[in-house]
Amino acid sequence: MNVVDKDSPLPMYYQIEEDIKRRIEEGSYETGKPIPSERELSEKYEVSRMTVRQAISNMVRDRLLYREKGRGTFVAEQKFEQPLDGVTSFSEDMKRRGLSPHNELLVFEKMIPDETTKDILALGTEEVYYLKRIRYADNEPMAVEETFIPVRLFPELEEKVFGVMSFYEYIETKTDVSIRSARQTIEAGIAGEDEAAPLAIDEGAAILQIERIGYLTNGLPFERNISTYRSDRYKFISDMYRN
Amino acid sequence: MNVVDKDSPLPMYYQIEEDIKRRIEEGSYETGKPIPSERELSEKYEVSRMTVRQAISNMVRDRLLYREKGRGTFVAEQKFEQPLDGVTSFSEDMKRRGLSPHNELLVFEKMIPDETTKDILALGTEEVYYLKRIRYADNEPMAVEETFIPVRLFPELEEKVFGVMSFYEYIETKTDVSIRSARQTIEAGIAGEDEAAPLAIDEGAAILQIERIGYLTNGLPFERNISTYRSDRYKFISDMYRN
DNA sequence: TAATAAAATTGGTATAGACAACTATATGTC
DNA sequence: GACATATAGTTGTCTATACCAATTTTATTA
Repeated sequence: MNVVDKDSPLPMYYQIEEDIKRRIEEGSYETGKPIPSERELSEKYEVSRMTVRQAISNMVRDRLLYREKGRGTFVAEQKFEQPLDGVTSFSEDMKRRGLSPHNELLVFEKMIPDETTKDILALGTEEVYYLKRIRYADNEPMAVEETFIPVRLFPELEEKVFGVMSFYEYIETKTDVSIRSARQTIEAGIAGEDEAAPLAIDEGAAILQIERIGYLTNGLPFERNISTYRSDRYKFISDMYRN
Repeated sequence: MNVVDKDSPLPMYYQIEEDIKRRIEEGSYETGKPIPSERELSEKYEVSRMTVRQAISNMVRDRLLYREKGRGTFVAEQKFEQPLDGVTSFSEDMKRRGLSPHNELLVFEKMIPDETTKDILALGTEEVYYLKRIRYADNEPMAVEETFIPVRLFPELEEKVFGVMSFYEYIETKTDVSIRSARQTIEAGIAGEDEAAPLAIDEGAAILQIERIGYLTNGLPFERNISTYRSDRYKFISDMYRN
């Protein structure tokens, strides 16, 4: 079995993960049934049992496998083809739904934030970037979005970034910080004049209002995002797991 | 340092986790700052470095710590006192918000499901329990809820269960299956006659409609739940993490 | 003083082995 | 046939060691 290459720069446990995933996909490891025991796998891949365990542990963490002491390790049902359980930007969300996102940037400026935003982002007297955008999917207006971002965290941020890439993509590729989590609050509302016009819906129609506060790995909040979606075109979908 | 007991039935890595958590809580390990290195900890607890690594790996998985190669292991900001990132029943959700839930059971019967429910729950010609309930929090109506549960999965289910405990609690204590995950779809709507009356709101008011499909560990769907919340009293809040 | 090189420190990967706890199967006994 | 018992197989826990890769700190050099 030459599936793992000891001289590869990729760690062996990673190569083993990929091989097990492949076998699950092609059906040689069936859902609900046990995969070979750790000892068998360590012989097959010619690595120590602990290395096999590391591969399996990662896959258990990702819920592809589950272990039962004394019985074996089993393939979990692959329920969610595309996982919908993470923090995503509007652009990423739309792409995942098979739609093409684009923006109309109404406002981009530095400003002193209001009290609420100041509290949420844990700011003193600092400035924030303020963006107001209309979000489109396949050229149909989908949401109106306001975003507040502390200037201190991204002093180099420029308007043109928001044309060419997702803000989240910018953070993860152009800066040395990374996104950890977000808290989202979702409520229903009725469209007033301010919402109806940009979304091309009637006043009195149902709208979905989502406030997201995003946090970096170091725990600092990096954005407050308030989005208003038209409810005839958008449903919020998410996968959750029992703790 | 006698914090870990080698003769305890609790594994040592678990005892070490608890000790590190305690130190984080009491402040001797500060958020954003590094904890002692793995080698130092292995000397301190008098265990091998791999055992310390297992403790730390679990805490990294649970997002209490994060590692940076060459720099150290750091205490993550404790953003979310009470995690809001799991699948919860209405009762659990309300208790977490500090409210007292109770039910008014309008309908409890066995029936042949409609086509949509049949597809979602992957049923043949089987029956489902059908429940319709008004959900109260602190004696105020909060939501109208319909639930479909395959009879085959819980043949012993009785009406009185829904008075005394959460359905999820029933599953986890009285049966040998366990809950794994759920997919939730959230949208905004306008209250019609059917919703306005039981929720004591006006027709035309905003409502939040949540459909939840719950899955067991073995991958089988065990419930379809359609809830209509009054939007003046209820916001859906959830924590999510970046994948 | 500033740039560079070397050393020390840290987490990342991997080995080989040991015993414990648990499950399923085969075996023997009544 | 029913029931206890041994046995083999599985994951769970832990050790002691080794080397690698990334980063920080210290020492050296220009």
